[in-house]
Parts: sequence; C-alpha cells; structure tokens
Amino acid sequence: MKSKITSFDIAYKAGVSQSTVSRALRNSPLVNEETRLKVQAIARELNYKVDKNASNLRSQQSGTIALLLFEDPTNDDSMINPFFLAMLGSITRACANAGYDLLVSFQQMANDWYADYEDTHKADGIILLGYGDFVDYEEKLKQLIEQNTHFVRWGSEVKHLPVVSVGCDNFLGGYDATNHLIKLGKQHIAFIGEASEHAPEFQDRYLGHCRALDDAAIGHPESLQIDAVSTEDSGYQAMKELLESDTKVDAVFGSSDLIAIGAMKAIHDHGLKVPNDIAVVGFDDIPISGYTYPPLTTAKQDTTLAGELLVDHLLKMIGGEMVGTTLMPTTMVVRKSCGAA
Amino acid sequence: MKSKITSFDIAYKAGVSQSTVSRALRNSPLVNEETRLKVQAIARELNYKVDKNASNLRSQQSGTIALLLFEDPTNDDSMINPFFLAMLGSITRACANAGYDLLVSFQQMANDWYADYEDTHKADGIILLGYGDFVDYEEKLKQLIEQNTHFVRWGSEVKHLPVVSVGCDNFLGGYDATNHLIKLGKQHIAFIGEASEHAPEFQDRYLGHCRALDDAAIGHPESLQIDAVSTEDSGYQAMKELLESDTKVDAVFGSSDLIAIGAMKAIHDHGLKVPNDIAVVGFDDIPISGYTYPPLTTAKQDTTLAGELLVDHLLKMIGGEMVGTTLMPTTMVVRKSCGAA
DNA sequence: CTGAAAGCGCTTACAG
DNA sequence: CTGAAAGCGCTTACAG
Repeated sequence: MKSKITSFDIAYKAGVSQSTVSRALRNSPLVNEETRLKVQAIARELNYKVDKNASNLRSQQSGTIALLLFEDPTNDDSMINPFFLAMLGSITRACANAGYDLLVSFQQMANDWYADYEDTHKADGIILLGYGDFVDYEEKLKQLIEQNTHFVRWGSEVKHLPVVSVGCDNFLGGYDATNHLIKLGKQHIAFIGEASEHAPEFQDRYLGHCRALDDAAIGHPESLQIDAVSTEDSGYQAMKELLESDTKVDAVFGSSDLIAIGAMKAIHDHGLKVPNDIAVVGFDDIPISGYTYPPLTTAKQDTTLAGELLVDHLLKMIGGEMVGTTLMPTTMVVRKSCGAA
Repeated sequence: MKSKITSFDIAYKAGVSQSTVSRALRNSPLVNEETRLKVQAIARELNYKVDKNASNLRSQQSGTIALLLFEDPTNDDSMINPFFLAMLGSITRACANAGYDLLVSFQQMANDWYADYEDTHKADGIILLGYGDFVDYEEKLKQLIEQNTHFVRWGSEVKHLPVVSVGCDNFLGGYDATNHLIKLGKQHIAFIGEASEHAPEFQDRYLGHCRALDDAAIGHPESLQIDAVSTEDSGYQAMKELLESDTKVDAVFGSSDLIAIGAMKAIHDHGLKVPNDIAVVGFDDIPISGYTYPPLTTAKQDTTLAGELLVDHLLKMIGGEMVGTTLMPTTMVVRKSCGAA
C-alpha cells in the first residue's frame, strides 16, 4: 500500500499547482491563507510527507547535525563514558528544539573517521565529543579546518588552532575540588588521572589542583600523581598501586567520577574507609555519583547547558556568524565521600 | 573554497562519462578495473564525495536507520537509563558494521512522536527503545503497523499485534534471580518494580519471581511487592517505604539495577547492611553495577548481542525477509550484594 | 564495458 | 498570490 504520494498528487486534489503545494506546506507567506489550509488539510488526509532527500537536494542543506563520539578502541559497549552519554541526551534535546535531526556515530580513533558527514551532505555541521589521545586528535582537527567543515567540540580551548570549543573551566574546577579537601584539613592529597598534553582537560584539572596546594603552602610531590584514563578500572588500579606503595595519603582527587568510583572501591578492598581514612572527590557529577557508597562529592559539569551551547554555537557557525570558545564554570556538589557532611 | 565538485567534474578529468564515474565509485562490476582505479584516484585527489541526498533520492533509500528512545517526560538529562545508553552504543556499532547511519531521537510520549522518519525518507526503518506507559505505547505501535513502517522494538513479545521484538526472557531471568536468593536461604524476598500491564517486562520478571517462590513453597504476599519505575530514586523511595513498614524482609529483587542501587542506598541509610541484613539482586548489569558498594549481583542482559539482533532483524525486514521475535537468555552475574561470594 | 538520457521529488527564481 | 519551468546531483534502464 505504499505507492508513493508526491506533491503533485496533493496539487491535483487541491486544484492548485505543485509549486503552491510546496509553498503552502512550508507556510510560505506567499500563499493565500485559504489555499494554505486546504492544501495542508489534504496533505494530512493523505498522510503525505515531504521527501527529505528531494528537498535537501534542492535546497542544499540537510537539517541534520552529526555527533561524533570518540573513545579509545574497545569492543566493550559498557566502556562508553556516562558523562558523554549525558551530553548526548542534552545535545539530542537541543537539536530537536532547534528543529534539527541528530546523526550519531561512535568513532574509533583507528578508523578513517571525520566521516565526511558534511561533505556527503548528510549533515550541516558536526559536534565532536571526546578523543582518544589529544595529540593524534589534533591532526584530525586540522583536516576538518582545511575542509572548511562546520564543527564545534567539547573540551578545553585548543591552542594555536582556529577551533570553537565549549567546555568547563577545568583549571578552576580542579582548584575548587582540591581546595575543598584542603579546607577539610587534608594534607596529603593524591591526584589520579593522566596529567599530560595527551589529556588537556585532566592536565588543567591537575594544574588547578597544584595551584590550590601551592596557595595553601602544601606540597604536591610526584608520588601523589598517578596516571589513569577515565574508567572505574583504571581508577581502581591506580589507587591500588598508590595504597600498596605506602605513600601517605589522606585524600584523593579523581579527575573524573569514574576514576573516583574505582578509587573508592580500591580503598574499600584495601580495608580502609571513605571518607574516614581517605576522603575522595571526583569530577563530572555523572548520574550515578549520588548513589555510590558513600555518595561522591564532585565538581559538577552542567551537561544540559553544555549541550545547548554546543548546538547553539554550531548553528550560529552554520548560519555564518562568528562565535568564540565558551568556558562554563563547574560547581562543587558536596556529598559524603569527602567527609564534609 | 567549497565550490561543489560533482561527478561531472570527475568524469571530465577522467575522460569518461558521468555514468561511468557513478559506477566506478560504487565498485560496479560493470566497469573496467583500470577505469575504476583511475576514477577513484581522481575522486580521492579532488576530495569528492557522493551527495547522499541525490543518491538517496534517485535510489529511493537512505542507508539510515532511526532510533527512537522513549522515556517518561522529564527535563532531566541524567534520567536516561544507562541500560538504554549501553544499547545505544551497541546499536550504533551494529549499524556502522552494516554500513548504515543512525539517526537518534529521544522521544517524549507527550509529543507527536513516531516522527515519520521513514515517511520522509530519512530512514529505511526504525528501532524502538523503551516506552513510557505500555498501554499508551501500544496505540502508537498500531499506527506504525498501519503505515507499513519497518520497525523492530526492544522488549517482551507484544500479544495480539504483528510486531517484531527482540528482548530477554524476563520470566526466566526473574526466576533465576529469585531462585539464586532462595538457594542462599532467603525466605522473605521483596520485589521492587511495577508489576502490571503498564510495564510488561517488569511484570514478566515478577511472574518469574513468583514462580521461583512457588517452586520452593515460599509465599509471595502482596506486601512484598512495591511499585517503582526504573530509577535509583524510585528504588530508594520504594525500599524506604518497605523498611518503614516493618515488613519482614531478608532479600530484595530490584527489577532493574537502578532500582536495586537505590534500594541499597535506602538500606544503608536505614542503618542496615547489604548483604548481611538484606541481600540484593538487580536486573540488567549496567556498567556501574560492578562498582557499587557492595558490587551488585544481577541478571545480565547482553546488550551487545541485543543491538546486533535488533539491527539484523530490521535490515532483514527492510530487505523483505520475514523475521520473528527473538528472546535472549539472561545470565546471573554473582557479586557481593547477594552474600554468595 | 561504456555513454546518452530519463527521472527521483522537491525548491526557487522568473513571469505574470 | 499563483503557475510553468529549470535544476539540485545522482542512479539506472536502455542501447550499443
């Protein structure tokens, strides 16, 4: 029964031209109110829908945004960072509000990614979330810039490249998190997370962490910074290593909630208590963080606002407007894991 | 610099016709090897990409699948069920493997949903994940059927409707979960989750739960079934209510991991211990479940396989094949929350 | 194996 | 306010 209905069928039924049907359905002011209503009524009656391929081809735009989500290669679906998934939710919603569809693609850094969504006219612009290694990723960004692709990315400002980013003030967020622990009297605060150019967000958090310690005249020996990627497992291993090294530690700043959650598990498995023996704070405020044991104190990134800003910035760029990088503040969400409550 | 390159430009450069370019780029066997390589080389050199709108319009297919994710209306992004998000990951991956793009849409039951992705030729078929209230949702399914839309859904078999589903054997999963608790000597096992026709999956789990109790000659009084939707908060409230009611309970089967996690928090807040005072099992095995305190024992649904099956079934339907509903088994993942380990 | 031609279903100048 | 016509960039019979 799916014999295709076209605008010509509607035109015939309504006794007008196909051009008029096209205008009426797009609510063009060029068409008579009465005509418009009649055409729309008939279209509804016949369950007619404009063929997007045809209209996109003709008007040379897609009404679609592509979201490229990068993760380290892994075939484990469960490894998708819940923080990004929360972002995905808010981005989808923001797109829908703006009348855009969202094409989602999980990219492995291994593949020939920057999947040409804009070049193939499937999308008007691209949102980039995450990256494996920042140094590799930077090369890809250069390609996108060269191709004049419209895109925004989530993250810290990219130096030396004309890239529009939306991100959090990771330095300040890291400062606040560590400062919170200092205020609670902690003296030996470990930082878990890779603090290198390969992970600029973590690095900024680490620099904020160090600044807070400096301001309080507390040292930050190298032995208290342990590399980890943003998974529970990595946080667990890093914390385990730290505990087994007999380094003195009374608090931990996990550079993501997943890391902090893994660290808490390692602390428990080691026979110690959070926050009594070791206080813990995280970064992100993923949905689960209020339900860990104990509930996790963390520097919250506002994913709702982030999604809105990403879409807003991208749409402006597509429209030819100039936009700059936006950094949002983080807010401390104090729960039990730090020992404050 | 984005003056549009078309297949005619490639044809001109290669000294062949545009038809040949089109064939060469799609690796048609109708084209000479040498010609094909030359054309492809030139296309690459000029960074030419086939315009999807044009090719889709002409060939009347989109190479795209739409994923519609339903949740109860809420403006909180964090409420997106991590189980569905894990599914999203595996569906995206399965689509990519099949050469399809994925259009994602979060639907609120309130809206005029079934967003006509197939009618507008933006997608060749639709995958449905979740639903608010099943009774309302069933009406929407009827519309999709009426429109001859190609779609598959995640969930239990739908009775009396010609709908293809992929889901888990919730009855057996529920049976296994409760049976596991029985084997550990539990006698007063509560079920938290709505066990009504409005949530058939939960209902099936409940029926499996009851059957296991029947088989062991243990009662299942109504007082031990508390309604809850699939959120930590709802699980927390339900458990709190149960604890305050002074009903005797030595174990809890949360009909989703989120519910179980919320319940564990309520048990802790009530001053009791998991699993010593009350054992807990969940359902799903979401990523976080290995990192809760204590780690959650749960009936795992294999999201990777689920995503593959959903895409596989849908693609077959699009291709005109007949496919039926598939029910996958669940597997018990035993961790500490049940007291077995 | 290759090319000339038709046509997918729209939108948008252009003319009135 | 409306219509006739062109054309977006492909794919696919059709003919050779």
